[in-house]
Amino acid sequence: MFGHIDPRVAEFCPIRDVMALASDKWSILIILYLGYYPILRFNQLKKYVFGISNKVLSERLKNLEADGYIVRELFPEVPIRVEYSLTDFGHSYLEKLIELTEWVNNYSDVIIENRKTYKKK
Amino acid sequence: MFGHIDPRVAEFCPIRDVMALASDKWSILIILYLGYYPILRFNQLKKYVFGISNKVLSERLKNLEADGYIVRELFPEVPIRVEYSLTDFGHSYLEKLIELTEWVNNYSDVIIENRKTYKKK
DNA sequence: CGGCATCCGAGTAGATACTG
DNA sequence: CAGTATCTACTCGGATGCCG
Repeated sequence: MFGHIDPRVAEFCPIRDVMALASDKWSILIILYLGYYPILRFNQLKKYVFGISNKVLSERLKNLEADGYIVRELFPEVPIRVEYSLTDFGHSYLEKLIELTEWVNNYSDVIIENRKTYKKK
Repeated sequence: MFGHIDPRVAEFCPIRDVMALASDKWSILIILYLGYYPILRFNQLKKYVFGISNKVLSERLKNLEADGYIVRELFPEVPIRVEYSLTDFGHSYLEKLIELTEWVNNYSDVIIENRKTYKKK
């Protein structure tokens, strides 16, 4: 219909639930980093995803793994090594995220300017 | 670079801030509904965006207006009438959101299935 | 190294009542 | 009708310490 999705559909399908994770700010950054660096370990991710805590990072990783965006591979060495990477499914989502962030990158100046103008009123 | 955006950019630009609003679950639904029904009043939005409270709805509307996604037009009739609609900028973002939700719609079954499989482990 | 358990504080959402 | 005000409840994030 006019190229518009009917948002009413959203109420009757798990889209909200799925989007809640998929559009989470930390999850987005994790996926973007795994798109850029194909394989990352826990502490590497923690360094790149600046400001994230252990707790939140491990929570998000677990959820992203549960939903099938990423895989977790454990190497039982000493010290232990764990590698995270995107699944094919995750790559598919990554493409969408990249488009979204490119849009935001292109327009963030506009938004900042809008906010200033709005405050003046 | 391989068609991948460098997520490190995200740390030095307001992308996180912008995304926080733009990717908020309620904001997404508001924008999608305004894409589907070009003009909506406060209580219409409240009905469509099922489950949202007065407080959160008015907060999101104010923020979306401040960032330039929507416009608020007040008609000083009795009873008062207020109409919300997308700006050109909002329509531009709507396109991205539609792509994203279509992706989610197409793959939500996969995700649900992934979750089930994950739990069994 | 890669987490998990615990605790705590802040912010956020929801319900309700009220007003121009 | 379109919000605001208020209060409560609760989730969520951050910090810390510990353990395999």
